Amino acid sequence: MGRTPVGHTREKVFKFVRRRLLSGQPPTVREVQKAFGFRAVQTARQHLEQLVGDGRLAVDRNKSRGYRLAESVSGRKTLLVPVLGRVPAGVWQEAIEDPDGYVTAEAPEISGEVFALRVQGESMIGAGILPGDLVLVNRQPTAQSGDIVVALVENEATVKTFKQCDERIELHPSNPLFTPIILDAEAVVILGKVIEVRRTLS
Amino acid sequence: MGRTPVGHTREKVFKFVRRRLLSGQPPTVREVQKAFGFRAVQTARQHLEQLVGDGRLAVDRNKSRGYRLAESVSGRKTLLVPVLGRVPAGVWQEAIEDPDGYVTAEAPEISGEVFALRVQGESMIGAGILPGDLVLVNRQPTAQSGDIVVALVENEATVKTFKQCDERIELHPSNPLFTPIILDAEAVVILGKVIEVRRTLS
DNA sequence: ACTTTTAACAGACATATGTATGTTAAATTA
DNA sequence: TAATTTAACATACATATGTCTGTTAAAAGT
Repeated sequence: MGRTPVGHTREKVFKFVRRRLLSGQPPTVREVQKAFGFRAVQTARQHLEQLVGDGRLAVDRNKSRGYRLAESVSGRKTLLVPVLGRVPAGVWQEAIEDPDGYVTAEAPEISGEVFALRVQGESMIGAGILPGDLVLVNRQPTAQSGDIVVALVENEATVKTFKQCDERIELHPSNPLFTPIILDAEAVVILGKVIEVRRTLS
Repeated sequence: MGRTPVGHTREKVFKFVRRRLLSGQPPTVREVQKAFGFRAVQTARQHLEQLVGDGRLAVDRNKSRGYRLAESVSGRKTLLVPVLGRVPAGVWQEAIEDPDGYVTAEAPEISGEVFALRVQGESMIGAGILPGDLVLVNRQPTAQSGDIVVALVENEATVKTFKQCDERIELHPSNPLFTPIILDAEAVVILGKVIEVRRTLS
């Protein structure tokens, strides 16, 4: 009965489980069993447990469909990021609770709250950020010079390169046709730092 | 007992389930029950079934954690896209089976096989595609003029704008420092069309 | 040749989980 | 006011699902 080459089937089991997990449908032990035609449940279970032992899978004991990717395998955790339409200064909670939709993303290392915005205008073309692009933003009240940030200026969310000089804050476009915005530090609300840019082509 | 306003709790239940589903962890009926502090399982179940009746959720009957987002809600399906390192001409199967990793993406309308590649070089800067960007590619053997494609030229994958003139194919960079590649149609292998661009900022 | 490890099988058990039936009381409608 | 709908509760049942014990045989190591 010890038929297939050592570790061969286990690798296939792992790929099967990974596929199911990443597509949002954790399999049961018996689903793994059927997928590989094992005649015993335990065979599937042994493979799964071995994968847990190898640190490739993790498991919630006694929970149905409890196998997950180990963090070392999945890398960073997958986040569910709300895509906001407009963000009028005050009503943050509403905007977050009732987003236009969601996209999935890898969690950043310094993982705070993450949201997404559509870019309007051509002021950041030089940095490869075009109108219509989706920017994923790590929400944070401050930033470092050189970061690309989303800031609230005159009740409008704008994407610019951040630069701090003493008590003044400069928001630089990456387009010679636009001029930098220079304001008192207290006149600017930083919504967060851009951590990812996405563009969908027709 | 008929306490909360009509439809109010149901909306919250929907958002809870949606959150769980999109993060890859379908809840059980009893997990919904506990999350809302219901004293009876059936209360949670009634809300879930109502949501199914409303067409907002779908369900696999008699399966544990069987509730899913209805297609009308989830919009396009979420795909699992393999990130390939290098793609030497022949060994496609290997490259797909053993990728560097995976990213999740919304399935394109014309959904074929999708893979992802890292961009090397600055030839497409004018189109907002920078070195290090990740391009998601819909695998297809042909393209239309104006599409941004991934093509195999001299055993190397390259990203360019596609243009077909009679029997010749032109691969145009978006950077004045580079020159277009012009070849016979049969000398070019189109791997696919770029459908999305992603850039992670430190 | 002997032991150890590994893949696979068989059967059973405990409980996690979906489902069904019936009840109560507030809100809504006629 | 009476009837209907709805949110919530209590209890029970059927099965889907994770887990356990023990066995067999091929492969790998000693």
